[in-house]
Amino acid sequence: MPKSHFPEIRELDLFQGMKEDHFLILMRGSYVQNFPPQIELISEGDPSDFLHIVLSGSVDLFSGWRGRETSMATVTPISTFILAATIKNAPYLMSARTLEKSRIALVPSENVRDVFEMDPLFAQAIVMELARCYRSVIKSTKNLKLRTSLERLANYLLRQQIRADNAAEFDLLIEKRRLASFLGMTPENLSRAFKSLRAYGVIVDGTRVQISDRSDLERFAKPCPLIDDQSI
Amino acid sequence: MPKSHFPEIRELDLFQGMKEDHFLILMRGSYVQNFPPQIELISEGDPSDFLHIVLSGSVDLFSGWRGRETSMATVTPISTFILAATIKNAPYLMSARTLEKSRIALVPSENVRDVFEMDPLFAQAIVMELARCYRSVIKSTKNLKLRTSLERLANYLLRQQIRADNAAEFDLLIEKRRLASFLGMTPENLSRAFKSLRAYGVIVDGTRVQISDRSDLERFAKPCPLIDDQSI
DNA sequence: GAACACGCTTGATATTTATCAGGCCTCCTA
DNA sequence: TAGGAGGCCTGATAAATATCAAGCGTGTTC
Repeated sequence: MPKSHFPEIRELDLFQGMKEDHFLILMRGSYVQNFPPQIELISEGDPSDFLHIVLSGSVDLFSGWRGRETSMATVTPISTFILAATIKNAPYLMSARTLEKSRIALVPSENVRDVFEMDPLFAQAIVMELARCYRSVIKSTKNLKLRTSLERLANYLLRQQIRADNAAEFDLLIEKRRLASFLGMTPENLSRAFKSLRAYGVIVDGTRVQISDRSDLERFAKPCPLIDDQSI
Repeated sequence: MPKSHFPEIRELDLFQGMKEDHFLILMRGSYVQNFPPQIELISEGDPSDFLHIVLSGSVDLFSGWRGRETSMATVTPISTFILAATIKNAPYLMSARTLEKSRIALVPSENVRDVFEMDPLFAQAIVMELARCYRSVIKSTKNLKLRTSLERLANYLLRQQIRADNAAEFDLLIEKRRLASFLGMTPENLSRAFKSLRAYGVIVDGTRVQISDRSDLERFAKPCPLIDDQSI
């Protein structure tokens, strides 16, 4: 497939530095598809046939066990998901569903493994990406084990404020029930947690969040780079 | 340093396939040191000067926040730790301390990054190792978010039984207070959890665990490969 | 516009988990 | 051998979190 069909994919950090003919091998048999919201793209346990790349929209990674379900992460453009399963040729550990209308590129896992073996710069880029993902999950585990649900919410809001260029007011990017699941709590508990944070200047109306005094909230949340900083 | 000083290191999966002269570059400035128990080898936040390799003994990886502390993993021979921080040249996300008398090899992080860029097979091995670590942390997060502490303990015991070649009786390899922290609970709660599992044939005496009927415990624990299987 | 679905909220209650305090036992040391 | 420290256990209590059951509001559909 000619790369002009989805040129944005070439911009991915993962594909920088790799030889053009290797990139073309990678793209062989790849395709882009538009999905409506709430479509399950992959199910945990399935063999990893394709590396997925979110070009637009967003995708929820989630897992289940015995009828319970939990949201693990949200993937936004432009990033890949299930890279580790692809490389290891192992079953997916998480399921994925579109949160909104999304455009997804699908690259045959076999291509990724083939090119990974022939292109050292691609292998290096994969190392960097996997190291980033690994550290991100470690931070998330620390967040879960070291903080109460109220502290997790407070720090989540502080991180979201940074994403929103430190605006005093911003919108939640995911619905509250999913946020609750992501933070490891029930929707009811999240609702009450928002109310508790009013004591630290957090005002919530629908998806709109206003942080009247960041330093006030920080005094409670005690954010810490080794948990909250996305860039290290 | 001649490799004969610690030949076992050459057997690491991570170093298979790499060129001998690259291995020698890696070992330049490396050394092995014996540590008594309870020595803090690295502290979270420190710059990643050395890749650590546990040759004998065992090492606890842990993290803290606001006076709280949690055990993240135990590293046993022969494995590396803090590979991701080394590769990214980023600060450690976890601290490490010896659990017992341990022999640790220290390889300058800079060497690792240098050789990683010149030896494609080394880069590939690092990819495999990071993918394994990433998936292992994902499983651990699923375990934490989807299961109660009692379920986590039950599944932990089932996994330990497999490690002990399915013996009906085996010893806990870490002390209970650390096991509690690893499982995300308090020592008191762990003690009560062991008592609760008596209903499913688990008998504990000191470090000795007896599982009288594995299938009985499995009916409660509902182990699942996508969380509990170490090899996928 | 009425009816409905759905997500969110709230209150009451139950369960899970943590904290605190005390006691037991073992191991180490003076 | 007598303390003493530390890990472990137990009971009582407190805090955190989940569950259950309404109700509210908004947006959609017919």
